[in-house]
Amino acid sequence: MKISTKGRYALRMLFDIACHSGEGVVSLTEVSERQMISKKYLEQIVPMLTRAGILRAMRGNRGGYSLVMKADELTVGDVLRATEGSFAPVSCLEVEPVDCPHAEACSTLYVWQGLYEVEKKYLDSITLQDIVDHSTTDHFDSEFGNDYCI
Amino acid sequence: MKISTKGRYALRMLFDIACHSGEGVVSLTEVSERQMISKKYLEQIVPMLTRAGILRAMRGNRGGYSLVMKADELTVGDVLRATEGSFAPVSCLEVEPVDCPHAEACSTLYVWQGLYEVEKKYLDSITLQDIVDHSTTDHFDSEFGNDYCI
DNA sequence: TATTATTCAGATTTAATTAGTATGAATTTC
DNA sequence: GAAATTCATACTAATTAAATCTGAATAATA
Repeated sequence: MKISTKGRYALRMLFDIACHSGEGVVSLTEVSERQMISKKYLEQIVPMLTRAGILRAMRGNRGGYSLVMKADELTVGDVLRATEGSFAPVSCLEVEPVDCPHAEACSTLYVWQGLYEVEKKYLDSITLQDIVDHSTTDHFDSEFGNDYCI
Repeated sequence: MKISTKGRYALRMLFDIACHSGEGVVSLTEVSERQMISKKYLEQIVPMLTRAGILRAMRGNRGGYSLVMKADELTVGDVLRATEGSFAPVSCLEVEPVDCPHAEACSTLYVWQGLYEVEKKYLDSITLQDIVDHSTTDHFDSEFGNDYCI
């Protein structure tokens, strides 16, 4: 039931870009330093987000990435769908479900369907802007600022 | 975000035992045949459920397992906590959380906390009895009966 | 034009986890 | 005593996760 580093790092990267996009595009070098995530690993995650239409790239010196849409139009669900493939709790519920010969007679499938529904509902209700807002209010007073995360 | 076979098989095993416990204990041989799951693999899953106080064993010939509590007192959440360790979406939220130096300043942690909450709420609301009831009403008319699952 | 900083592409690697299988001992009924 | 079971432990093969490594393509700038 764990979300992998791909999904978690992607969300932190997008948070970082959203927070620092006043100055135009944001480079992976910056994100990597602020978020303390390997730049090379971010390079591997970023294509998933550009292909999904979440990030836009500017190549060359002084290049970097910017959000395609506004932060309040991008949900956590969108990010996880792009990076985790899907967040379905069982493979029977994916976009291209594994062909289970007993799916019609599965006694527990409806449990997982229900779980998937509440997960989707929650994840699609939280936007990147919500995360930015949450991080810039009351909640923090540590020595680290609010750029770090798991 | 996937639930492993341990959790899924455990739930089907418990469903099977709940459905066939009229005749006393239920052996893994029976469960294995009806649910088409390797008996040896079930033997590996079962200790997690006995340790958690979910199943009770009767050893020896004609032995088997029975539910410790009534089916309507056992939730899917209980089963997953016993077999998956926990279903926390990130390790920071487990019973013994990984020590993240930036947890206080984590910009995205509250997103995962919220996800964990809706998952817990849902999974703790569904009992084994609900699954039995669901399987014995309208929902099925396949050639397989209703003993199979993913 | 040369330098430098970046994105882009793809191969390789290491570690952990998953999903089992194998072997055999202990226990209990018949 | 035979048979069927649980119990305990070790082993293995495949997959996935989490990166690292190498280097090419691109574009701003000095």
